[in-house]
Amino acid sequence: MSLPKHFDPASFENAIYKNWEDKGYFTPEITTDKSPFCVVIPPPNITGQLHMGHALNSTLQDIIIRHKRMQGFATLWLPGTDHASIATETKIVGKLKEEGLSKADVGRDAFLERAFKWKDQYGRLIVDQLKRLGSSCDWSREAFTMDEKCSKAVKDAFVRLYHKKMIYRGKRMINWCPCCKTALSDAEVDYSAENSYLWYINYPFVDDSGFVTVATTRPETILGDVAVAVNPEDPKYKEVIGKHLKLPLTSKTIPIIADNYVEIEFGTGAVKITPAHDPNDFEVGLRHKLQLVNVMDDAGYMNNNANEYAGMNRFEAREKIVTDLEKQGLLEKIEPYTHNVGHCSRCDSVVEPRASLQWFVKMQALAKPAIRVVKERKIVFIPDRFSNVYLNWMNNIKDWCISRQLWWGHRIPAWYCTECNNIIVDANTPTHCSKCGCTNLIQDEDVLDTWFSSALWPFSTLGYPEMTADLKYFYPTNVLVTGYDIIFFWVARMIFSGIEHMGEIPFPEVLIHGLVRDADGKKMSKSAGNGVDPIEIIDRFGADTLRFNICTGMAPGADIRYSEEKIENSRNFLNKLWNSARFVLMNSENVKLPEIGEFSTNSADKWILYKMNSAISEVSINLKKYDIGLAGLKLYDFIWSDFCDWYIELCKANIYGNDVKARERSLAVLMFVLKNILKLLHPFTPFITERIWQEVGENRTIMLTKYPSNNSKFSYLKDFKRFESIKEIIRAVRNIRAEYDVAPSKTLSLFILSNEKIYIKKNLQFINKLANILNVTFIADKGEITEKTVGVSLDGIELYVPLGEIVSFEKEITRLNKEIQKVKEEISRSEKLLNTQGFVAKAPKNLISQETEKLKINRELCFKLESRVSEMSK
RNA sequence: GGGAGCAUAGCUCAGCUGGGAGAGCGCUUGCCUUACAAGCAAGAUGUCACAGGUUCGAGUCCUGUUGUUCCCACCA
Repeated sequence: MSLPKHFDPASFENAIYKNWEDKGYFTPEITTDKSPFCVVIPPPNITGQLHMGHALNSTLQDIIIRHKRMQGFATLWLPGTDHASIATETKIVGKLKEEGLSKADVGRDAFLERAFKWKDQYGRLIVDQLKRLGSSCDWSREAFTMDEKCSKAVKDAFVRLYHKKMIYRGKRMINWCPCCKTALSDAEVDYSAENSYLWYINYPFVDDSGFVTVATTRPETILGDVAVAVNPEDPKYKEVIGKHLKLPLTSKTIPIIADNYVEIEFGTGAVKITPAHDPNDFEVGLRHKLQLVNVMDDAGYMNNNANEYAGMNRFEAREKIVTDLEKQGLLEKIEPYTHNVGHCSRCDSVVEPRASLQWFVKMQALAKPAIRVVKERKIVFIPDRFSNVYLNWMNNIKDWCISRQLWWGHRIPAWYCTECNNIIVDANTPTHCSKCGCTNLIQDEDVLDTWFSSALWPFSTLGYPEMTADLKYFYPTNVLVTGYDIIFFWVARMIFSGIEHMGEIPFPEVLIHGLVRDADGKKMSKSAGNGVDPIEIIDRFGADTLRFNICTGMAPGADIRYSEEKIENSRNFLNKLWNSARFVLMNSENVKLPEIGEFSTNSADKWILYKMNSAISEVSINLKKYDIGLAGLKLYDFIWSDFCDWYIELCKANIYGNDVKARERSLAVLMFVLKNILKLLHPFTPFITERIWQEVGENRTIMLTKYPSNNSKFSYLKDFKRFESIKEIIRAVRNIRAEYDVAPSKTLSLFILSNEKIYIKKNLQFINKLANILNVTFIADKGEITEKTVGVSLDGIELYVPLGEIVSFEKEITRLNKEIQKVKEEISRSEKLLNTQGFVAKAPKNLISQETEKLKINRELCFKLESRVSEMSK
């Protein structure tokens, strides 16, 4: 036996992982003999380091995958990384800046070279970190969203959608980040409430017959105004519709138009219309055929349309314009105002709504079937409430802006003919214009939204657009595991993309988990500095400890708090398991153990086998429901409370006894249960179970053994219940010791009065060992005892412990009265229940008989206790 | 403005389809019992947020209230 006394995960985890990987255990065999089971990993960003969120996400997937693998499925967990277009580009731009360089300085090719180098460096890092967690991914199939396979899928998908007229190019309102200098999708904008002002500005009539006051939160866009709008029903302004106003700070005149979009009640009821800088105004502009006047450049600086303000950044311009308006007496008033301002989810800059020429995916037709599959429950979210979140988003979806003014990503496969303006969209680089035949073609400069490629992930990684063996066998995948924060970004887009390109949903189940928060419940983030590095935890406590801690006792979809106290508990649990294995191994060294079934098991054996069988049922039920936290908790209880605290202790009676056969049998059952425990726990804590398995197992790896399933052979319900009374006796004696301060090392005698004499006699060894009893005398009547004793009554059993002079009648009477009080409360509860007509009429029969039985027992008990008190009081 | 989650022991949280309130940590007491002091044994601790309702029976289902967290929308 070579297990050291303390569980030291660092001494074996890496070697075990390497062995699994070298042996190819993670790679499934594609065969018709087995059913496929496939999970694709949510690809982590190559910019990223492993954080607690990844640790949770990967642990859940690994538990599912390892469980299925042990159940005999051809199991594929497909790993990979995401190029994370904007996130990575931001980092590389930042690095260039440190060197005093800009994107333009290095040029596109050199920039991409740097980016790929970055990917090689950091992409490896996160993969190594996933391995440290024990993730049983098939690394031979590792994918990257920009590798050849995935890039081909992206081009193919784009071209298909374009030819189906589901992708178009057009000038639309988009969110623009002036810092990243690119368009963003709606999902990439975060809104936060900010304290600002409503500026009330007077726009004079051209004939100087007064003015119209408008309220705005964005005075700097005034130079882009092309109209003032009022509600056609608004009596205040009915007269002035069609008249013209002087646009302050300019020599322009603009019309007053009528549009239903204007709320009569809000502000002054008159709105400045700036179609180039506001999504609603843009719509108004379309309806009224207004001009687009863009007053800002792509970096958020005022352009030549802004006259003397040109060159100022948007915030300076705002201040200057307000000051100038005030000087001219056109500023009516300023009111404090709180409103939501959009920020770039990458760099946190204030985004600009901007009319710009971009590529879009038409969403209406794609959303329809994606809504249907969830409504019809062909795809279910776990927990179910997230399907509403999804449906709500899908139902209100707008066209998806997919072009990004970036370099790092999939370049849009569109070429423009400089001769005839023809647009050619093709997966292969065209040599000449399909319309005019010339060769003057320029490829679109932009790349695609990173989520466009992630949307294809469940099939691009399996070989799409080719119908490969992998794609045929593993698509659709079985379950997707991800956090609720990327339902919109990713899950939704995979669903409509899968349906569109594959003609089939990408997965029937989506397991949603929460966020990992810090001990105070705050979201972990790099900027807040409250992040916990999982690798550091693995170094200190081991991967198993982290895995077990992070996924037990949590409810599906709920956020979890990380704290070091909890980590220690998990470590202690695994140490407990470790030592229980040491106990079994130590004692069975050089012992030839008989097989279970070759001998008749004793009462304690039947008890633990029944308990084990129940644990197996509970674990498999909960794993099936993906209630992984509950499954882990059940195992924890079974292993610690039942196996270690009771069964191992019970076995010591035989192990340290003289009966060699009994000793061997006990050890055989111990070993049998231990092996099952290791298998049950393996998906949760793969390393420690494998390490112990190397000492006890007959197969080379526990990974490929069969997962335990419920065995009706062990459904010893009756034996289980009977043995519980033996445990009760032991507990009662221990309790008396504690109350009377009798040292555990002091042996005691015991009188037992019971109808179950034969059964108890058969199991005396356990009572003797665990309650430290030297001799037991069975009596038929209390009168047979001549010594001073302390008595306890259990269900059908009376115990008397002679304690000589320590026994204090006074103390004993107090104790008994307390006991009587409790029993009486129970009696009245039962009576009340059984006297309720409705209960007797409607409650299930077994419940009624159970309650009747309880009442009977408690009445007897009460009688006994009371007579003992009166006897003592004499 | 719309929607969702949460509210259970001092703290952090479990509690499945309604049928006598649980864990870990902390606390009290006693134990170095030849697997484990990262341990063992015995304990104490709860108007299950509040108010109604359904039911023979509600922590669990329904309605409302309060507090709290989050998501979506974005009327200048």
